[in-house]
Amino acid sequence: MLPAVPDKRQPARPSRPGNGRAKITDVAAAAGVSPAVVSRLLRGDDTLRIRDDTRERVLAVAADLRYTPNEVARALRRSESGILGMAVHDTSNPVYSEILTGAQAEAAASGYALLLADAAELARNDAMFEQVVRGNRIDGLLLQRGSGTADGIIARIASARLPLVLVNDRTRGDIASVALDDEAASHLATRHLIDLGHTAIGHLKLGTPKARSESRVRGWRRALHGAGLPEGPQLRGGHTSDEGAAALPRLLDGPAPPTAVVVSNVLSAVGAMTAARESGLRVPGDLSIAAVHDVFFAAHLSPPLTVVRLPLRELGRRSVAAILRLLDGAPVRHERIDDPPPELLVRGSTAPPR
Amino acid sequence: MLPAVPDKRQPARPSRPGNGRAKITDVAAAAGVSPAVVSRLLRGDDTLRIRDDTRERVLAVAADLRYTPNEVARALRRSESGILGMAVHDTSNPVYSEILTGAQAEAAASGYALLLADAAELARNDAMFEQVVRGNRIDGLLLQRGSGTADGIIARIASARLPLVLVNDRTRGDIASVALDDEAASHLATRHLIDLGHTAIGHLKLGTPKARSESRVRGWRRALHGAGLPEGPQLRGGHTSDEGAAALPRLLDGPAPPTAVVVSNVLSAVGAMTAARESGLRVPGDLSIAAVHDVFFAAHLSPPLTVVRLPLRELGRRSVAAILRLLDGAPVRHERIDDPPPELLVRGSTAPPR
DNA sequence: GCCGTTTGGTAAATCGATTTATCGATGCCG
DNA sequence: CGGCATCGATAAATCGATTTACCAAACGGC
Repeated sequence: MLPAVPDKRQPARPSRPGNGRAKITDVAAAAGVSPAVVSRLLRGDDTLRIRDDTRERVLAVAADLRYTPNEVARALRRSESGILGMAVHDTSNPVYSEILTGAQAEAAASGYALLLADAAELARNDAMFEQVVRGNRIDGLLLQRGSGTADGIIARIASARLPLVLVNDRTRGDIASVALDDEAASHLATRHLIDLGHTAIGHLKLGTPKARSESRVRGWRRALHGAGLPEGPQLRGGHTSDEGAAALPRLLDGPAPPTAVVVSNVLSAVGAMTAARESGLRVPGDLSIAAVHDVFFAAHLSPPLTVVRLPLRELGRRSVAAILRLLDGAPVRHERIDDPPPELLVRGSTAPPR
Repeated sequence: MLPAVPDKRQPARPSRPGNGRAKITDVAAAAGVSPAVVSRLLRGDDTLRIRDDTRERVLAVAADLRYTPNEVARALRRSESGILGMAVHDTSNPVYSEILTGAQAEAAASGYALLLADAAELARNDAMFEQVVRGNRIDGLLLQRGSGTADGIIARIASARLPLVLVNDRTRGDIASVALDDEAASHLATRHLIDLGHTAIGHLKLGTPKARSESRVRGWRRALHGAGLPEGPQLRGGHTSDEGAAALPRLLDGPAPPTAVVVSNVLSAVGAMTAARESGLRVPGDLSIAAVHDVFFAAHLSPPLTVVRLPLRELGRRSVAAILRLLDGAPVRHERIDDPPPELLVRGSTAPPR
């Protein structure tokens, strides 16, 4: 019989030929240097003084062993994970997934990865909040709440001292934000309807009935005032097709029904258009509809939808850029994107009133 | 002058009242126990024997200090990050973002987070590949390549020994996969056109011209053969509206142009529909179009698009479930989702031939 | 030939949690 | 009262990389 084995653990084979993953100590051992040299060389530490032949030898061994640093160990040591959190209100909404696509692209270009979270889930699920926000997994968070998640989440994240950028949301002055020029977009859409000759122009907005300060409401109101027109009815139209469909009839229900509507979100505009048709109105014959945000299918709807295009991908990109600056110690800023300015795309859903 | 300070580091205040984040040693010290107790208690180690008053005290201190474990340290020690990678071909494509939404929901429900990557970028960018696939950041990867990314990436990931699930892609028998019943869907759409009386039915497929084995091609062909009809023309229609628009004219260009087309992807169907109209054909008068995959706006197009709905979110959910099983040591499987079976939604883009 | 500097590295602490082996103090049994 | 369990913990190794402080050897200047 064998004598009692004092140590049941595997005897730790010194080098594994491709079996497990090579560690920095494996590289160091194989190259005959200390791990410090390997780390400092591979990270480009410019205070490292090293002979050329040693350098080549270490690099060759690292390549040979297909050494890739363990990012988790790096993250622990450096207190920096190289991961950014992105909390989105509704990933399946094409408007928001467009933002996500831009953010993903910019993050990848900067060597960061994106950890995806659902904004509502983050607000609701405490275990998830702890893990994502307070678990040191991410270096910063992009929060795109839509208008679907209560304000409290912002304070909770802020109090966890996690660098935070609000995406198209300027709820709090002390938190960095990147936003589109929604007001200009809404103004442009409204102005278009005014130019067509409409005088009774309603608005389907995103937020709650009392949210009078929404930027898109402001743009609409400013255009009306500028033309000396009265404010038409305004109502919540939400973010989705169904919400838009439900809201439109109520908007037209009043004593002086509008002949044109500005809709804050292209998805609810789709619903509104369908609802109009179902209640016997023709678009644009009886009702003109103009929406904020272009999505690829808007041009293929029946009728094609007149929209104002805003640079959604750019919003994603700039949001990532903003949080990276924040991580570099830059001060909190509020950024508005007006480089590709809002662009009116006149299609078939708007026409002069009869 | 002050004497030379031997140590420039902060003297490491033993407990920080809410300043930095509390560590497990802070909790242990404050509760008068060792870190081991805190860890084992909080993780529910059932071999831990602890007095009730000690338990209460530790829990109280942990709550008081708002202790949240550092997930990075946990991940390093346990060699498990609690993060799943999700590589998607095109996040802004609503079909794929629907899968993503389902995956995100299931991951969150299982206590996992999702790390997002672009499939093409992963294949192209070596630094990103190393970091994401070989950096121990993720416990497994869901790969949804669409047909836009070469096969090589699968082998590369597999050889990194990262648990992998292919999403709607059965390219390799030795890699786990979860797929929709695309063939049945395509068959259903084709059958619908046959039932309407069409006898010349073309097909716009996803992949390359030579990809004759695609499941949707098979469904289309099987339906035609079953009805004793000849195979109409088939051509690549891609994943996007533009690709579909470019392909349609060429499909109709032959000697016996089809009176109906099955399109493998709803987005290219939108493009095809627009292209048809632009070349003077009426849909469905002159050309019927049926597509695979439902997206919310299909019903609002002009004309509303006839589609076969497949459970895309469920695909995302089941893919996550599949990789979690793999992590639990379950064997590689190929799963087909046919629980909510493919459903034909007849709308306005299909009609009997003239 | 002595001392200071540069070269080319290394040793060791550290990040924060997990986990296994161990251990002192009681309790219990006969 | 002696010996053995059981209770209620703890010490210390470990995960893999980074980084600071330090150091031996070679070199250079006078």
